[in-house]
Amino acid sequence: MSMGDVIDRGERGRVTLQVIAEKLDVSTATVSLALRDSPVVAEATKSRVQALARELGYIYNRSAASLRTARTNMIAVGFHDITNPYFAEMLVAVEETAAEAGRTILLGTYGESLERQERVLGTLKEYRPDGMILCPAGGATAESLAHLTAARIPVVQISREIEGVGLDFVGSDDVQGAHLAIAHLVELGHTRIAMIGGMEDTSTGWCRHRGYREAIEKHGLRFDPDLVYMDYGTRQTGLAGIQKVLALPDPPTAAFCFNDLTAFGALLGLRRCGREAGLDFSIVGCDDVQEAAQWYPALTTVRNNHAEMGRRAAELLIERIERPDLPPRRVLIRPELIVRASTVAA
Amino acid sequence: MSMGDVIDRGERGRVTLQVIAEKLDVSTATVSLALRDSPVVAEATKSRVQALARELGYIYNRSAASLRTARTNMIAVGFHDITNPYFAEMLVAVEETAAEAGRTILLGTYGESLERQERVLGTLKEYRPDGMILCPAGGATAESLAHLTAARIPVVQISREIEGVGLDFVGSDDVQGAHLAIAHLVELGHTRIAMIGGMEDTSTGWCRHRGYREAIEKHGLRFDPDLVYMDYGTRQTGLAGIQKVLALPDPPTAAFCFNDLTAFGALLGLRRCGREAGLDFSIVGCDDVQEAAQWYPALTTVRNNHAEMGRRAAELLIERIERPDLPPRRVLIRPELIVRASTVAA
DNA sequence: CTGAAAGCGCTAACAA
DNA sequence: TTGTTAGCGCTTTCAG
Repeated sequence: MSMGDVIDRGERGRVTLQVIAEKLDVSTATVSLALRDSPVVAEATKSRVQALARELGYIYNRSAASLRTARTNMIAVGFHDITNPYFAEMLVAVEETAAEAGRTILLGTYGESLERQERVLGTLKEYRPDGMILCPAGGATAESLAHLTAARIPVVQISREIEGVGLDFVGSDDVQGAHLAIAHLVELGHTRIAMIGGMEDTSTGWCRHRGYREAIEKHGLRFDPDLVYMDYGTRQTGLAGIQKVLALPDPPTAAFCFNDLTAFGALLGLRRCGREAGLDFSIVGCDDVQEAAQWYPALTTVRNNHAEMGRRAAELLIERIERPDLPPRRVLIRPELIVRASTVAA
Repeated sequence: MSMGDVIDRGERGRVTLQVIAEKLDVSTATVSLALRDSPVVAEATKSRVQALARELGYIYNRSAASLRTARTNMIAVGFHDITNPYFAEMLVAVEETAAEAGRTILLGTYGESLERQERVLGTLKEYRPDGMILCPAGGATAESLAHLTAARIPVVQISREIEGVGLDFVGSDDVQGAHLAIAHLVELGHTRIAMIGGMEDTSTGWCRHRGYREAIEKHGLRFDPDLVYMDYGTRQTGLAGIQKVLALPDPPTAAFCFNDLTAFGALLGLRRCGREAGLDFSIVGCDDVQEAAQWYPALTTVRNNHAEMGRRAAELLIERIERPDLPPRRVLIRPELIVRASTVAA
């Protein structure tokens, strides 16, 4: 076919199964099967169909197929924040695992706004993804996800957990993570240990705070609410938090930060106060994002294996899509302490 | 309606316009219009329809609507790497702008692999997004995007540009950015300035290298190929590159890095050699990711306004979706030098 | 091995 | 203001 020929592109100017079928004088059913390489179609027919499809620049229309099959092969990902490298790196793991399984990611973000989350999840669900991977905004309740379970959409929660919602969950054992951090600091001889960042309206915040308190008391130290600075885990929180606790009459000599971002902020705030982690103060982060190893000083932190978390979540979801009646599963990834240069003996 | 009633969920167990229409004894057309709040439908009817829809947990089916309207309200984003905060932050800007305009993001990533890019873009296009925002893998050619233009999919390139492909582009004036960096270093008295990172198979790499060389020569310095270390812009590249040039018989006293990630690596490598940027060496980065201001030393860098880039790209794309015949546009965002602590007089 | 026909859930023309 | 009708592009029985 030369460039001069007018290609019959159908009413809408598009190449569809219909136009291929007509040109080849076969049925659309045959074309459909041939393009999917069905064993039921004669080899010769298949080649003819496939060749013509390529020639005409046929593009499979997944909307149409989805309408028919009630499958979209899309996985919706709702994250509060992908600006945090922890979640960006997790998202990459999800995306890659999904892509390997022939799924594409539909993405929505909503910060810590429940209202935006509601809107975003509502929209995502209208695209009829085969399933969703969610990390809810702070304060989200079982109720706020009820519309998803009602619609019987397979959902796996990642990192942050809403309990009693009967959904799969993949996350870190955050209580244990806090224990590791505090044990390390206690071992170094610290007795006044602050906790910076983390909110109670989030499972990660709540669990890490609980682990912090448990560990403090387990080691025979006194829990002092003044040493606790709560806010969402941002660099800004770390910066403000460390300065706050350092201004105390009886300041801490170490701090456990809710996440690495907060720790980075704290490292900075420390320096502004003329102190330096690893010299006259100790900071432990949580997450172990790539950046952590490269800070100065390199950050001692609790590794949550977020890439694995992303991968496992995608795998779990795909399993659940195939077997919707599986009982809810809860995958807790074991955190590990990574000791680097930001902690020293008291 | 009590919980005991069996809700007619249609053949597939789903609530569709059909089932609402039947229950209310109106036509699906009316239901469709009512749900979209058409002024043509009587208020009373609208309320009845909307109330029942809510009660039954009706979920709009965008696949079905798309099939009919040939519009999906999805924007596909193909990025090589969202692990780089530069692109993650850009993606957030794209996502937010798109969401404000009622569009949802379909995401694909492919690293620097042309083969993966081909596969990913192919898949994305089958979902029939209304448009695409792309940052191609290194070495991508006009040819490798030809299938998109052939399918008449509105595309805007972001950050990296493939020329002669006739597509919209939003990016930074990379040549100018390099000029700013070099001018700053020359002003500080540096005469041996390295360039670390960046590949010629990428417009950003190529332009920054060109700008580097032009600026070097414009200031009467000698261009020395030994001072140039080429590789993709990663932390690893920075780490390796700085060590390489420092080992030279006549080492540089300053380096311009392809991007901030590379600069972070270089800062690290420098320290491993017992040197410190801002004291006995100067490093200029490029991008100004959030992390840059918080490094130690804080990174002097060329700000590319990547958030604005993301926003503009989304805006441009939405315009083009509405007016496909617009001539290709090229938006160059003016870079600015942000002087911080990683540079000092020679 | 191939074709005919129906239908997924929605919207848009047109008619009433 | 509402209903009728057709059809978007695909897959899937069921016949042949």
